[in-house]
Amino acid sequence: MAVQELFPGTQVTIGPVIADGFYYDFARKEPFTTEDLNKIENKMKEIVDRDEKTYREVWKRNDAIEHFKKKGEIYKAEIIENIPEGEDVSLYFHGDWHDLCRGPHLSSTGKIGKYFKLTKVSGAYWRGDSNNEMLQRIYGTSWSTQKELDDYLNRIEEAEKRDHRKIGKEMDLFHFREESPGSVFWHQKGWSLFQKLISYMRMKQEIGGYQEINTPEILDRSLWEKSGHWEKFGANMYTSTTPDEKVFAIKPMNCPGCVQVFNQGLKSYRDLPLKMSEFGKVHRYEPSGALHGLLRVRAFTQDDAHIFCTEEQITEECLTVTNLILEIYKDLGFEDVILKYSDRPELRVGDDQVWDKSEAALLEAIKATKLEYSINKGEGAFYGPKIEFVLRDAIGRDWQCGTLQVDLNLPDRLGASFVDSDGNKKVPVMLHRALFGSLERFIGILIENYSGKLPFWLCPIQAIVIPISSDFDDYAKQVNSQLKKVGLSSEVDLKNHNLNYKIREHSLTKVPMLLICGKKEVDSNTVTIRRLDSKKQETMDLKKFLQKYSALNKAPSI
RNA sequence: GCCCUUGUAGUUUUAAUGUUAAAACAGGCCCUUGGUAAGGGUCAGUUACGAGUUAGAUUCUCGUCGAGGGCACCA
Repeated sequence: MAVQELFPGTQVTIGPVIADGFYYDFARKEPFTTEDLNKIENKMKEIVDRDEKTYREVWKRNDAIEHFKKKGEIYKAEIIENIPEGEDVSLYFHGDWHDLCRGPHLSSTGKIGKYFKLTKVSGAYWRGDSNNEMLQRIYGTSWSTQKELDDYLNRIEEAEKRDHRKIGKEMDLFHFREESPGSVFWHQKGWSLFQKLISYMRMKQEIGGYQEINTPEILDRSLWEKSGHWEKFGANMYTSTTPDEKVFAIKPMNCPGCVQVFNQGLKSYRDLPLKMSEFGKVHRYEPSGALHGLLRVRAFTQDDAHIFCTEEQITEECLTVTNLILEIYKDLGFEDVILKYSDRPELRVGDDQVWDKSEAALLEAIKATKLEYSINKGEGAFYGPKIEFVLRDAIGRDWQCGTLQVDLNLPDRLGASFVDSDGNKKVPVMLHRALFGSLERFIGILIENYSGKLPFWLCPIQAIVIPISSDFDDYAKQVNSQLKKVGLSSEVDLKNHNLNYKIREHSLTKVPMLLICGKKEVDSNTVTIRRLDSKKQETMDLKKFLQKYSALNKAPSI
């Protein structure tokens, strides 16, 4: 209403309530500017002050269409045209302004209250379809008290402080650059974190009976045509044409490669379930607007695995995978996990009977976990239904990470088979699973969850040894090399700066422990521990320290 | 990909239509040898790219690329 009073000729479309506020889409030739936002906000306050009564009227559908068409509101008219013939519609009026709404509405504009703020403008497609024209959306937030509004704004600020792009820069973990948008340049510290996660997962998978393999990054186009990826995702695949004019694709997924390993040599039913894992780096040409730090990239490493098994083994294998995923999330500090089940999408490969079978099997498995789950209709992969594992972070945000998919299509398309106990060849079932999904993305989530203050066993630098003055450099170096010998990641800081300076510097990069060495420590063969965010000091015998912290240098479940 | 915003040292920012474009921090060198979140001095380093307008462009216009916020997409 405020918008139309200020900018006559602008059409309103829809304006629903969302978490923490609302938005409203408008059709107008000129874009709204930030100053417009201020003007609109002031006008809104004015309308609230006017405290106009609103009232509801029920109209005949066709009368309402006529009414909005006459006013030039073609979008509103279109919405009503989509309401079935014969149904009545409700209109809300205040002053001489009319809106279409299922209701209910507040009884007067004064009831809106003053605790709102327009936050941002953006483009949005009419009816959420990128083939339609783009409208202009104004977002706002609204609360019933000033305090709630302030709390909300603080929450946003808190999330900004945790932004992994900012912390990643401060902690010198990684960077991005124009030469390869959406691909990470990992620095030493970030790569160390990356490797720690991988070796942790290797250990978990080793225990779980997986065999780790590795397959080519570049595979002939024909393989992707066979698997169905070329048809469905060809537009988002990187390709490479060799000097002899052959077309190869840089793998966007690991599964076709993994099936090739399965296919090499005869497999017997005695080999099943066969679990093959791969830390495969995949490339996907994501739309430029989708890129977002580590959370959405064009090149990433999947902690992928494919389990080849019989139909009878599906439920048990799915359960095992689910438990492994939950255990791993717990080790990393995420206990709040939600499951989402997605069934067949419209665009898919395979017969409906096959889909019936895989959906039933996965559903049985998810029920066997006894965990709660929600259902996403039509959101499955093109080759099979899936479970997604969504974890909730320290400030209540949800992140979709792990996935588990039952696939009765690709093994057949790619010619996988095993010899069953009756001597006949059969096509195995393939389960696709990823624990974190993308290592890159998961590291982004970890950074935001912990604000960069990672669990000790994952810290790229777990301790820095600081001599009080250069007289103690030798002792400090000696302590550092002993830490390294027991497998701790440490550094020694011999720079020509005083202690205060060094403590500040390393605290800002979130090193959990600083080991101070001066005369006292040299004489008694000890170190003084200065923990991040704690002024309390603790002096400990060096041997004891090495024992204690090398024991703590691993995931809780190991 | 679409809409809006945006691009100045390694980082965070700021000033500026006309000699060497500025500050802080980080970095190099020197002094300082210090007990728990910034000791002092000094040196070096910058306008995303390409066109155009102009006597002159960091500044204005257009394009390209990137980034930010959304939309759409996400095997």
